[in-house]
Amino acid sequence: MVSSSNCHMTAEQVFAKLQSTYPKVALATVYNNLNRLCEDGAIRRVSMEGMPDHYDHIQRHDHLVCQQCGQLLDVDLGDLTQQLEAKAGVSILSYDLKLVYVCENCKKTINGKECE
Amino acid sequence: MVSSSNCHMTAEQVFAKLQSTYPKVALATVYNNLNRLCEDGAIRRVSMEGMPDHYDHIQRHDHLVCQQCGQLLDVDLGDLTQQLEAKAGVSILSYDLKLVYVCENCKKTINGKECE
DNA sequence: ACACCAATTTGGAATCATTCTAAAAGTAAT
DNA sequence: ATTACTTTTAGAATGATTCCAAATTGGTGT
Repeated sequence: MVSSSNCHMTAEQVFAKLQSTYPKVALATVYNNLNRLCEDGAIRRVSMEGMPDHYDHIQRHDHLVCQQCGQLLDVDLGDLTQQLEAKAGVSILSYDLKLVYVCENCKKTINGKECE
Repeated sequence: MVSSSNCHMTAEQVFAKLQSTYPKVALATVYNNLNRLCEDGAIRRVSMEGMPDHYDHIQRHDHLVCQQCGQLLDVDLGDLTQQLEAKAGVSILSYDLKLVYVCENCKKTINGKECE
């Protein structure tokens, strides 16, 4: 079965990767299984503006998103639940925190053309 | 011109609302202008998993998202930039923070059917 | 081996939000 | 009112994802 990956793959990428080993899997199956795994809490879906969903491991962590190229990077800021609950005044189930920055690659490349 | 609204409307909702007063505006125009306003920093786009983009005012604030019905609510946790930068160890341009909770409405309704 | 039921997979059509495109309509200055 | 520019329009196109009904696969008991 499709097991979770260590990077931040999209359904399409998982599909592509699978094709070499299992040439007959259908894209629908990939979506089915990714969805199932998400429901079961085995993997985590990361959606970002204007790009296909990425799938990620479930260990607690947050994300750095490059403003230029959209590249996604894990970063662990620790568990802020307590703090956020206190400030918001409601009890929360979870939270989604994305830090927008400019990745090293894009910092070099003057106008961010060659990223990703 | 289409000016920003005080709630969290989708392009479709803006379109619908406009139709009564300007029956000939096209949906494409709404998208054009919402996009422009976003670029110009006059409004803010809020994208959430599995639902159309919502548009929001630009004053600094974060969001509460109901897990059941997806309803979006403003909440202000103050500016966490300093703190997050310190923890992440990189300088960030901005951040996007969504707190997942269960709204009052959905808490009442035993299985969240009647929300939104 | 064999038949039976359930669960999974397939491939292709369908959906939905959004963008693209090329033509039409405004708007302004000359 | 003529050119030059910008905005708008309508509808087609796109792209990610879901839906669907048919086909395949997996046991399980015999």
